[in-house]
Amino acid sequence: MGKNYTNISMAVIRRLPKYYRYLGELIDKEVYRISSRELSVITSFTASQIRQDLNCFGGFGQQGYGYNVEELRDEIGKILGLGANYNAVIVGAGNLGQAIANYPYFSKRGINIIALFDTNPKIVGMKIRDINIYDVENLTEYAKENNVKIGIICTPETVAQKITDSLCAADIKGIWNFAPIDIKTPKEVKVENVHLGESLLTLLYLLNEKDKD
Amino acid sequence: MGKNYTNISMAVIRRLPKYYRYLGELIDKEVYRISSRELSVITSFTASQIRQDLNCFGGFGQQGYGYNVEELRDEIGKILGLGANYNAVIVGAGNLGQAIANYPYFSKRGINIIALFDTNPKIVGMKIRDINIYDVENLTEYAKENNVKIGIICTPETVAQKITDSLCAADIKGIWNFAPIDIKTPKEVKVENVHLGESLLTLLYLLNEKDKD
DNA sequence: TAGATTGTTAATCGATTAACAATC
DNA sequence: TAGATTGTTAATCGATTAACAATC
Repeated sequence: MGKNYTNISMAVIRRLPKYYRYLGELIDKEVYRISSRELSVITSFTASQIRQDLNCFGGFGQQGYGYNVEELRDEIGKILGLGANYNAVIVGAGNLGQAIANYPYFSKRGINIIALFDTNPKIVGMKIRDINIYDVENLTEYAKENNVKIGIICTPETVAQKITDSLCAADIKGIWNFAPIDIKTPKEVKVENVHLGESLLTLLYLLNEKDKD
Repeated sequence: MGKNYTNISMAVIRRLPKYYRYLGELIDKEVYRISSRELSVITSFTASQIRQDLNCFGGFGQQGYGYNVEELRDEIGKILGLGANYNAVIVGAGNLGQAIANYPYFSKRGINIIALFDTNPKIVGMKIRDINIYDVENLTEYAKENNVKIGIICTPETVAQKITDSLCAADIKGIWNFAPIDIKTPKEVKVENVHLGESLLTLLYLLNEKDKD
């Protein structure tokens, strides 16, 4: 379980996974010690910002020395809540749902994908990497019975809210939403959106933008 | 081609696709006219912010009336650069690359996926939805000869920078990067990242967060 | 000890919100 | 015209950066 901190801004929270990643790369390179100054070169955040960010959670460094890379990464891991295990299901076993089911990254992060769900009778009953595909009709019941804490929505937008409601009825904790819609949940169910269409449109905008400098 | 504006902050730019999406939904619902006040309810941006955002690009509304939904969406479409056509390639024909190749959304946005690339000899030569899979070795040459403007990177991180360099050598305009690494490009080649791992870690953090209110 | 670098406060910058005159 | 709502300026809020005393 991650420690709990309050009043951390989303700007800071979204940098934490980046710190975690950069520090992991440093560990791979057998770098044991790093200063905020050196880290600023790697991350392109300012040294000042790095120190500010880290001090939201406590003093992990040592004056005159810097930070111990491995220790710092572990601390950030704890803050992020790594180490816990969660059962998760993917709803929508189309191309994207299948790609995510095949994503090896999950188990490394303590996420166990224990089932897929779909409406298409042609694929219900099949398996993807030993994971069964069930009928969406059984979603709430299955999630309740199997201690599912995370739902991953890879359905078309038209059914995304209905799926969300089914998941929330099963007392899950969070939804990773790939459908291009803002789903509504009770406030105790957290939502993280991956809006690919918006990301692509942002790229299109940047392509046409006059260069700034 | 999109119009060119300068000094628009990324905060504003990233809201544009959202406006575009919400306005599209309103058109589907046959809503013809909307005030910033009404739009604020739908988007959960403040009315003030909406008016500020839109006025970065010009006055699209009418005092006492509000905005014409269809006209406003079209204007935002122009700002985003919709209407242009771009040839694009996907590099990395694994699960994610295939899922993206199958994503019907692209052609609607003027993006033509004309080829996939991979290193795996078992799949080079195959097709996905009539799109050929070529050897990565031929990437630069192919991109030059076929007026490729967008590269979509779905490879493991280990080769992502090399692929980036091959793409940049072919004079492309932008990269949509799904590899969990910060790729480096000359400044005229724009990059939009989709870092799924970071998104997932953010969700994990939120799961453990004490509720704020 | 002297040098380095953090933790933390204060200053700056930028983004959001509020307010209101202009005007449809 | 009166009411509504924009466009836009000014005020506020929050996030980033700078500075430096504390201290390893």
